[in-house]
Amino acid sequence: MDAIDQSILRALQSDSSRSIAELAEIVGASTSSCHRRIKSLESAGFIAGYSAVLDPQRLGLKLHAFVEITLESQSRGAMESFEKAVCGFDDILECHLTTGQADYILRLAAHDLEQFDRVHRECLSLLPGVSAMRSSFAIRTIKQWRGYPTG
Amino acid sequence: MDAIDQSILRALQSDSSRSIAELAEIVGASTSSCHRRIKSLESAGFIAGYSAVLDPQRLGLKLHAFVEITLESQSRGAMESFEKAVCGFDDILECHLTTGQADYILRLAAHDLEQFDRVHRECLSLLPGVSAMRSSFAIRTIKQWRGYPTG
DNA sequence: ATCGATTGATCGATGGCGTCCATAATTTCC
DNA sequence: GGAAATTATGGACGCCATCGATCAATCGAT
Repeated sequence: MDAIDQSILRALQSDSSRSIAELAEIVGASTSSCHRRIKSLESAGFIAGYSAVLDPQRLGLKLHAFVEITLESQSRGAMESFEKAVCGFDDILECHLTTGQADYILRLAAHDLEQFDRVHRECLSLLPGVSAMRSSFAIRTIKQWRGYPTG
Repeated sequence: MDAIDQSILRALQSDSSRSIAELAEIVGASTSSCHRRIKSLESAGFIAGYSAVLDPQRLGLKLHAFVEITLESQSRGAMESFEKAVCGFDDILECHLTTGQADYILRLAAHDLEQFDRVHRECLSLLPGVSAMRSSFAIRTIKQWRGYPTG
């Protein structure tokens, strides 16, 4: 994991459709060296995979929401059934068990308020064992997630 | 945007390294049709790009944090200088202006508590105009973000 | 029935990917 | 310090996937 590897990771995070030749020029290495480094970064597990980045706006997902959820009970059973239910809903993009006020933080995407209301009724309100729920909508994205810092 | 396009988007979100032939088989279309559809999804803006998915654990980023921030003033100037400062820090992965209790929600990644403390001192505490800050750490990820729902 | 759009098959050309080998650099051991 | 061993590097080449184009067939709507 030297500077060139980090540079490769950074470049691949921002655009993985580049050819190895382009990449090699960017990071300042030969194509074969670059190729080998990529393969070893893959097999070492630094690169988990490759993915297309979709535009949520273009998909009509104009509403992003964060929901903090507190459970009535932190018993193992309550948590497990809550988590299982969460995983079953496609509209819940993300879910983390957290420290702090709430127990869980969810992240949702929806087309509009109307659909969010539907998600709320058909999904959030069906989650078991919830005692409190606090939603925040994203009004504007200041900084978009575009990969992890590489060091 | 029919069922096949949605299927292509889903497949490309989960793994964009597949060949067109593989993809065509998955979605049940011919290679040429699949190729055409991908190109048109790209030029229509549904696909914003392609990216390597890194493993944060493997990069040593074992700590994920959500930070809610309330500003002292919601004046235009205060918000602009806050947002500008946020964009300058690599450790802040994401930042959204939100409705609800707080004004902003940030998302951070760090190697460990020690580094988070450093980020806290050298980054969070330098953000201008902050009146309150509430951090939550992700203890465990229940559901990992792996792309948007397509339909 | 007709027109337009989409499909699937095929082909050719380009260019990227992966492998090879010889060389250079680094480490290891005496 | 020097030689051997191991590893990393860079250039070259063959194979294959991608890409754009073409064309007949099919589907769908008016």
